[in-house]
Amino acid sequence: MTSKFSPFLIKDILTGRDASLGNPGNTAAEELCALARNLRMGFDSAIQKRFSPGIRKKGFHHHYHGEEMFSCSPEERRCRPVAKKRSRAAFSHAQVHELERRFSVQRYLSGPERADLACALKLTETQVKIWFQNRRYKTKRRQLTTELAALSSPKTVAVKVLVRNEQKHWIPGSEAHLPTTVPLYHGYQYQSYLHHYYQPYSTTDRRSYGGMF
DNA sequence: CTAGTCAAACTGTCGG
DNA sequence: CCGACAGTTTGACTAG
Repeated sequence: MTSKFSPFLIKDILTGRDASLGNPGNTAAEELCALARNLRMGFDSAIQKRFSPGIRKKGFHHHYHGEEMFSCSPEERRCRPVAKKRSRAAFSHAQVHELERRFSVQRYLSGPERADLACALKLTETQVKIWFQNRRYKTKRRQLTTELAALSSPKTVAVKVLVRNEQKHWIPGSEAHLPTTVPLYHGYQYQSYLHHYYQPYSTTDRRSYGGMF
């Protein structure tokens, strides 16, 4: 708890205490890649925090290659450090696996729970929070897409038929009472949503998450 | 090489 | 103020 890795801290960046380092199952190559990513992420974030609180995404279009940290003329370079591209950390398989496992148990984390998880995964609380936000939204979008596809596809409708004395008797109007308005999502928020959805991942997801689902 | 996809990180807005 | 959701941006990766 006292020595939590932060990609925002130069000492942590330099010492390479990467979130994925030490994760069982990571190859040396994967760990090196993760380290390289976090080096960039930490550096980007540090620059962003230090120099550009007002510069958001649009301000990060200046490319940086090696020493290319300035996009202005040489005489302007003294005073105008330019924010670099924002980076995108790729969480390790172990981190994603644990996040997914936790998400399958509970969709919402309290503050302390988030802090614990972040600490355990060597991520920041913000990263965990954003991950859960994105995950909930992704889940909801998939649910909506699935239900919309189901609604727009040809329906096979069970029709009630009574059989008496070898004769079929249609129930008047029964075929007309189709479930025309299926709620797209009802009360998906919070716990109620737990009972209502768990989509299998796509093949790419299975690849990413090690076939967990 | 390009288009498409995925996901982390972001913005904007709203509610407690 | 913080965290939620909805939607967007953007970097990394892949298929064709």
